[in-house]
Amino acid sequence: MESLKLENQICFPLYTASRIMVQAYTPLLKTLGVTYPQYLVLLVLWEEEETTVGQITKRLQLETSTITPLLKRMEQMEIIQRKRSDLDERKVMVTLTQKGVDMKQKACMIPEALMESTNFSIEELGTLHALLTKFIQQEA
Amino acid sequence: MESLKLENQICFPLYTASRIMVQAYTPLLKTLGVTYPQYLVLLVLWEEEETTVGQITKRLQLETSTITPLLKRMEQMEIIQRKRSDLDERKVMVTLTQKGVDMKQKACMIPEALMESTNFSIEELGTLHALLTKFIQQEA
DNA sequence: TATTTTTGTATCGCAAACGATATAATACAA
DNA sequence: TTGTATTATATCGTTTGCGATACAAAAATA
Repeated sequence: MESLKLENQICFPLYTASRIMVQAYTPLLKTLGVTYPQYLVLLVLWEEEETTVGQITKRLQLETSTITPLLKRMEQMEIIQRKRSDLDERKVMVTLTQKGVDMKQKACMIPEALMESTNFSIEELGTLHALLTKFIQQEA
Repeated sequence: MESLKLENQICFPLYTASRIMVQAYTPLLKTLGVTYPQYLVLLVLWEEEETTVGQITKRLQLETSTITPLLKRMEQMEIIQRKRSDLDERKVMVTLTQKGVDMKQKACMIPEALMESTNFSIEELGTLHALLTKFIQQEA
């Protein structure tokens, strides 16, 4: 049963690396007052200004049942605004508040800070990124 | 702000790939009646027969606050048994029930079935495994 | 031996994550 | 136009995941 050994599986390192990565982000994101998934929503909004719930779910490949409550928490914190579209009342428009816009400045140092905390070369990071992206595109 | 773009981050593909992987496992594990983290506990127990809560948390790098409730659910399902150690009453011994032992047979096909569903070569899988393992060892 | 520290689990509260289901608004078809 | 299908979000219930805290047993120290 070699195949059932924890060390031989690709799934376990993937699962663990993902959790460890979130744990590494957590103290830095705490200074912004957001969680890791909330940070992902911010990354989308810093790129797109105005978007919809559906666009966010597509971009992050998460379900509405995950995103809706998360956005509500971010609205409570006054980081974003949610508003039904006038043109299509099924859609909910999502925009940053000024507070949300301002957070981008502080966030700039986060990616580099974390890059440096790993001893990965540019090549290794590129390889890892390519393999993970390939995996995602195959399965999704 | 190139560094803040979703596509340029290593964290997002890692996070997404991990979730997609769990989603790929889910239908197969459903035939066993377990979730992905419960499957990880089974992998440990299929290797070790008798272990403790602490050993499981170390092996899976998860907190007691995650493992204890999870083990209680597995005990309810009669997959495992939990019992305070006589030698050291702080420890809780965890063992498989016959039902838990028997599940190993069915589980054998799972790793291969999922390997094949990806179009990854042995080299790619090896590279991915090595990079993820390196990352985990650095950060943990 | 008495006290302090460490170890091993457990509990609590909160935020994901997701399948299943519900429900309006819009699009499409008869 | 009326009925039907699709789309966009939301809600609910269950399981994770984790930080903070609690607590008893064992180990270390005074």
